[in-house]
Amino acid sequence: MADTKALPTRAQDFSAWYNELILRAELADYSPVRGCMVIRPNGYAIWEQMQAALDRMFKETGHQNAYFPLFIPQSFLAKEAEHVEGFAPETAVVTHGGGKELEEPLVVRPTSETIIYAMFSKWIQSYRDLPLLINQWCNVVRWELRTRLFLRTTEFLWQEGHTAHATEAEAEAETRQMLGVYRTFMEDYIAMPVVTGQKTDSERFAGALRTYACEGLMQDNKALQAGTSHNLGQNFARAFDVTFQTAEGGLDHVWSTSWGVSTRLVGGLIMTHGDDSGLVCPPRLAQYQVVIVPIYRSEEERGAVFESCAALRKELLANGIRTHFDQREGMKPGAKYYEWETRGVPLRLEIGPRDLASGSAMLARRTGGKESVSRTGIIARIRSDLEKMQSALFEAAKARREAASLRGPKSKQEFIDFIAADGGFVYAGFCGDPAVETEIKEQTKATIRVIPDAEFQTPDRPTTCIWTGKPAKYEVVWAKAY
RNA sequence: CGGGGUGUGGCGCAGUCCGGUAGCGCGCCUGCUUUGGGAGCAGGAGGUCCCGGGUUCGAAUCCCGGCGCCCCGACCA
Repeated sequence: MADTKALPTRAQDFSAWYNELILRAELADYSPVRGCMVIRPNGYAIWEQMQAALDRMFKETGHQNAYFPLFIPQSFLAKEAEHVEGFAPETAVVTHGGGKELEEPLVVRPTSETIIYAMFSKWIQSYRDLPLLINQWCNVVRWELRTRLFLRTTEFLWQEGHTAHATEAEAEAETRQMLGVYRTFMEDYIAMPVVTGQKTDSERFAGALRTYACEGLMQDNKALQAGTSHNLGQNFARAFDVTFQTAEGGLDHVWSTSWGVSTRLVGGLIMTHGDDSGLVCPPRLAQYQVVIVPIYRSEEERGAVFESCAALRKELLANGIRTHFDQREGMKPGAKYYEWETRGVPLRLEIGPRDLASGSAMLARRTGGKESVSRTGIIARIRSDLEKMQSALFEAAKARREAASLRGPKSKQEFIDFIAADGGFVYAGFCGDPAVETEIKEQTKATIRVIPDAEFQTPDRPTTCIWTGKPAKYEVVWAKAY
């Protein structure tokens, strides 16, 4: 553990707080390779929990997992014009293999559309082969100029779904469905409220018809794009010649989609719930939901306490509660409390001689509060506390986001002032002119996060553009973003 | 790529101005005493001072040239 005892506070320096928290909680570490990170067991465990939940949701919606190669022939990337323009500058390219220069350089995948559609063109012949619903869990590489642990690393882990459909309507429905799956996951598991909606052209995925996204608001009031879902239209199908015979006997290009979330979500979890003591992990994604800390003086006490703790751990595990019994000796209970708090464990049970005598345990919540609870019925109590904490974290995050949202600024100046004062989301009318979008970004550093979906729109829709005063094409959400 | 900072035991740093052969805190190991909110004492292990040149009797320290990393911006999940 680090020598200094207190973490920098969020108010002092959010960025330093974030980096230091990750190192102290041993979620990740800097690697010998610039821009890359090592995900340590405590951080990887969170990712594994995320994967398990998402994977189940993907399968419930009919998708199958597959795996495509890390290397993509460089020429593949060039087949879709917008795509190559968007990704070529940030690819890593392998030029040598086995000591010889390769005839054609291989790109380390920044995303797998190209190689996947090359394969889809072989697999799809008929409308009977559709829809084709594929997902893969893998790593990708994007040569980013500036990196941050979990939020933007040169190599990152993610899942990318790729589907092919017979009609435009089906592709659009799939794109929307997966955006919804992401939203459900972010709300129900990460306890991170998000605003969903469509991206403007400037933030649309390279090669997509339309891009939809989930946008979270972090504690420093900066937005985090947490997941995207793209309707690719027939763009990639045309580039890779993915055609199928229709029921009527004609030939058509498939309509496809792609969607992804990454290890960035771990960063979103940290910045949504972490406090000045360290990580606060939502119970449903915690590696350990409960940690048991034994307290004793003599050898006799130690024996009895350990026996009791071990039995309790077994009981909790048997009831599906992820539990760790901290058996380390020579470390005082207080030191263990601080450590598990830094790591974000939701509940802590302290068991000592007094508790054995009274048939109880001290139950401490990561979000505050500590009391003695009877061993009888402790399972139900813990289950209930975990559920309450899960929903309380979501409600608190949602309240924080709403408090940091400004709907319908009365003037351009109010908009500017709000963003400059570290405001959060601003809902305002926009004329739709890309040049205005660019100008606002240059002057305020805020960007359009999304054109919000109906449920997020302001009931009293703005009619004029906040910047130009011209008629508003639609309401958009502005914020500074990661 | 621009601006700023920084490279010295595992980690955090002092020492650099003014050259004399490396020190502090934490961590680690051993032992004893401890254990209900970050334990104490005693003993101990561990360093090519980022790299390469140069000056000098002598360089962590001065000179020249590289490199790494972090932070802030432009690009992005």
